Parts: sequence; structure tokens; C-alpha cells
Amino acid sequence: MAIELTDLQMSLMRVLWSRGEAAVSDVHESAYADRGLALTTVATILSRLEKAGLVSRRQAGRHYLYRALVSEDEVRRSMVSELAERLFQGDVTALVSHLLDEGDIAPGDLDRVRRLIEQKQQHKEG
Amino acid sequence: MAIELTDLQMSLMRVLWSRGEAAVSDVHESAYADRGLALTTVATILSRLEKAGLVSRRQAGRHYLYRALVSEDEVRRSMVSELAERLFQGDVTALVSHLLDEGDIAPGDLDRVRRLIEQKQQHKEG
DNA sequence: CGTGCCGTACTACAAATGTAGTATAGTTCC
DNA sequence: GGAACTATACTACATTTGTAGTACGGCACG
Repeated sequence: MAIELTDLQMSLMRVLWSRGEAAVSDVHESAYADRGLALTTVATILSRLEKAGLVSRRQAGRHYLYRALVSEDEVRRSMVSELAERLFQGDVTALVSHLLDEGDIAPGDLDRVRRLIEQKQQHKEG
Repeated sequence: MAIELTDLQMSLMRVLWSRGEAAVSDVHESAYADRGLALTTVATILSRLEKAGLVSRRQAGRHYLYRALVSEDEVRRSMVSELAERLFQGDVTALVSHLLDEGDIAPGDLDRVRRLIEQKQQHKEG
């Protein structure tokens, strides 16, 4: 169940997530902007992802349409918890603390996060 | 500056972080508990880490003593921000939200986190 | 009907990683 | 001094990933 995607794989998956279904050339055009990838490179990655069971494809005319088999949220869950495991021995709270400490969060956002927590706590109580 | 360590590398680094300096055999004994690694495997990883500039070593009698050149916190910062980049396009607040949403945080810890934020906000104000 | 284009399949290759065996050099104990 | 032991160095190999070239098959247009 542990999903680990690299930057490159993520950038292609993102296209599939946003489009639902996409041909190799579609993915290529979207991902090409970021990185100067050859079309065959995109095709290779997509077939590898298919072999790995992360995407499926169906014939549509003469080309294939690819579709993600895992949701972005699943991937996020999996990868974040892998990271928490790797860096904080699974202590998610420690990860949150780390994030708060690092100061990568703007003061305004800190407030937003606090309200998020309060909301969450009221749900529990309610 | 982007540091990316795999599980295996992390488990060896952790030994170095906790001991300060350690011989291959020390690292092996500590990491062996987790995974049934051969001593030469540990040696290989350590020399690769040295080549990568993440650890240094000095002769001590007939063996080497290894020492980490990057701190655990540096590694955490780097890897967490890589992940935030990869999964949330760098939006750290989104990562925090995700963590709060996933419910992997015990209610009590949620409280702890909230207090942490309040503290942090008072520091800013003060 | 032939030719060219489009898209996929197959092949290739270097770097990194997990994993470990073998060779070698120095030390220490009879 | 020789034998055994110990720790490191070197070599090896499969797998994954990034990256792309080439070959091949089918549809479309003239």
C-alpha cells in the first residue's frame, strides 16, 4: 500500500488527476512546460506507472487514454505518512511541530491553522 | 542543498546522530536489530554516504570512526520541504492542513498543537 | 494502391540503491 | 615468525529511475 512517487511521476500524475483521462501527447504537452521531456519519455513513464498499477489505460481510436488509479489524496496520505515514519518514527505530531517551528508558515496562515484546529476540536465535542 | 535519504540511509544516520561517532561495527550492531544487514552492507552504505559528503570519517587505530556531517534537523527540514514541494507545490500550510485532516493526530495531541501555535503567536506579538 | 505520418512498443544506457561476497592488509597471539 | 583474525577496499549484480532513440503498424490522403 505504500505509494512513493518521484517528482517526475508526480508531475505526470498531476496531469491525469486534473484531466481525468489523457493521451500521452496531452500529458506531454502539460508536463513539457515544466521540463523539456521527449514525448517518448512521457510514454515510458506512463507505461511504467501502468505496470506498477498506479494508472490504467484504454484504447480510444488509435491511441490510449490514461487514467489515474490512485487519487491525489491517497498519494498524499501515503507519502506523508512514509515521511513521518522515516523522519519522526511515525510521530505525526512531531512532524506538525517541526512544521510550526520551521517558520515556513506565514503569521496569517498560523492563525488559519489555529482556527482549523479549533473547528476540528468542536466537531469532536459535538 | 536538497538532501534526500532513503530508509536505509536514515537508519544508519540515526546511529551516527545518537552516538556522535561510530565504527562500522557499531552502526551494524545498532542497525542490525531492525534489518538483517550484513556488515559489509553497512560498510558500503557508509562509504557511499561519505562520497556523497553526508558523513566524514577519521582513522582510529585500525578502523574508521564515522560522523554525520549533516544534522538530523537539517535532513528533516530538507526532506519535509521537498515533500511539501512535491505534494503541495510548496504550500506548507496545505501540508499542515492535510495532517490535521487525516486524523492521525490524537485529540490530546491536537490540543498540544494548538497550544504550540498560541505560544508561537505570542512570541511574534511580544 | 502507395506513401507518409502518428502513435505505440521495444530497446538502450547511465546513475543510484540494496545487498553482499571476496580479497587484502595489518595486528596479535602462540 | 606463522596463523588466525579483523576491518576495510574492491567488485558484483539486480532493480529502479530518468531519459530517449528506433522500429513497426495502421490510417489517411492523394
